[in-house]
Amino acid sequence: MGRAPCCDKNNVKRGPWSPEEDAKLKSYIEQNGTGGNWIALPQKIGLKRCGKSCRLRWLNYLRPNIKHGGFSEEEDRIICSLYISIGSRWSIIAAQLPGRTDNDIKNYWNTKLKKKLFGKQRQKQGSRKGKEINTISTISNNINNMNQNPCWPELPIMQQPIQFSNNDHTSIRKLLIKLGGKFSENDQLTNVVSPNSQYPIDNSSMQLMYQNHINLISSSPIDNVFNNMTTPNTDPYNMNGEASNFTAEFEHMINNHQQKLDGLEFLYEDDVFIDKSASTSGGNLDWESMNPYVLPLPPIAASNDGGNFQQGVILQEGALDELRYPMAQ
DNA sequence: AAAAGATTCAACCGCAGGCAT
DNA sequence: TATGCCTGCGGTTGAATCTTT
Repeated sequence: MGRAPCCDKNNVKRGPWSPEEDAKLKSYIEQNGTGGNWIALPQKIGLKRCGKSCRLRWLNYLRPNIKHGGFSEEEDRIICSLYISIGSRWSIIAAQLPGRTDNDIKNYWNTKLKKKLFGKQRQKQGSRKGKEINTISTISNNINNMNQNPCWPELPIMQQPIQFSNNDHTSIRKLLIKLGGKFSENDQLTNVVSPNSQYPIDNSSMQLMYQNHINLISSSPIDNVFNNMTTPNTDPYNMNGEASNFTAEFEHMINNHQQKLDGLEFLYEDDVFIDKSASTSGGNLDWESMNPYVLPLPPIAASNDGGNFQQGVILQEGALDELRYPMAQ
């Protein structure tokens, strides 16, 4: 059937916005808001633009407090951490970086961060192909066996409702729901995150989520696969919040999961070290099927140490130096 | 100085999901 | 329940800019 176009493409202007258009859009929204209808908005203002284009322009450029360029090391760390844990959910990642837009972060990742990581990773992989094949084959077989086990749920079900605070970002909530989480109706205030925190996610919820995942995983045949992820001696996500090297974390993820990690396929580019037979024998090892098991990031207890990011994977201070300043190595 | 190649990033596109009817 | 509209999202494109040869 096909969708009706959101606007008449022949009668709308496309391409870069002029300062006049920007001014019109900005002043209107500042005075009147969007009116809850982007489609109708350009006509009201007299702009020959598609409503979606107006929305994008506002959200990515005209909106107050937007930051462009100049990503800090802390922001790099957060982006990488979240990308590892949730993949290319740019809107969710952006929600943790005040003033940043999903588009900005996406561009930044695709043009800079990814390349830096890619460069690092490939250097190391070159000398370790044989070992990787064995490790990945074993894990893949375990996962394949596990997938055939009817007791294994398609999605993890939360064993008790999570109480989310009113301050929680809805996108995080949505994500957790997508991943199988259930929430109480009343969303009672349970915020235990430091008021100084720059990134106010409900830590208790994340912790509970994590714990439930661990419970689920522990009761499943995939134990032997994922125990490697949670054993303190081998886990680069140090549960005590001690220093853990970013590159090591990244390698750990790659080495322990054959799934494509939604965009991390680039890590395998040109390197034929994946045992492809494992993934063609009935097992779907893509991100979607693995995501619930990858998600459980070791939660770090909230603290008041100056408002640093306190959820999920915390990268060591300075761990991204080598990414940001590769020539300094 | 100029051409070619690489990079950046604003903007576009199409899809999925939510919501109203 | 079915349908259509709108919003939000992530992937992609392409013009502008920068770097290299």
